Amino acid sequence: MKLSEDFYQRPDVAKIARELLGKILTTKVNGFITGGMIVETEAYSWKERGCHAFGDKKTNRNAVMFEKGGLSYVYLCYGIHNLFNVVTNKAGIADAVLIRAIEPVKGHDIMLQRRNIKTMSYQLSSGPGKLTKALGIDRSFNGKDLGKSEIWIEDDGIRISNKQIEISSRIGIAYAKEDAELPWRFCIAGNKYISQ
DNA sequence: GCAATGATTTACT
DNA sequence: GTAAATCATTGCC
Repeated sequence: MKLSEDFYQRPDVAKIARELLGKILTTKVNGFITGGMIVETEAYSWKERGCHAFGDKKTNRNAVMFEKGGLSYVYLCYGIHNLFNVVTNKAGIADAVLIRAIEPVKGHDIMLQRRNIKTMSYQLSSGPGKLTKALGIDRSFNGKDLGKSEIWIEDDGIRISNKQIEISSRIGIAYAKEDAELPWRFCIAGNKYISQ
């Protein structure tokens, strides 16, 4: 079943990032359903420098992060890659969880086609830019309600124990200085689909 | 109006 | 290992 608004609107973004591991992210694009289990996430909050909304600074790009939890935040990075985030916390507080990697579950052939890859491998969705392309996510998904749109997250009954979770500092945000060391990256230990 | 740059991926000098 | 690709967003550096 789909996750409820209550799940997203809790105040502890790091806890939500941890609990999203093992959930199923699914999209329906042009009638094709594709989906995968979330195996890697990162938490972002306006309180630290790694976040686009650091310092409570609202811009056109990050405005959706200030909306209520349960919406999607998609933006283009390096002019090439769409990155997918889940907005958390209540309206007015800019927190979000970046989905960094998934393990393919539904629509493998369609995802291979979108990524222009011939055979299944960890290359399909082992990274934030890769998984959005595999799932057909682009900037038109920005601001979508995960409860009512063509994109949603399901709890499929999969439970990840603390022993299976690897926690580390986040990736690719060295510019964030001391906040780059926050242990806000969560992934499923040993999973082949986590990013490099 | 314009130049600088990034929560990355891919292909190679 | 390093560099190129490529563009929306940001702030006036």
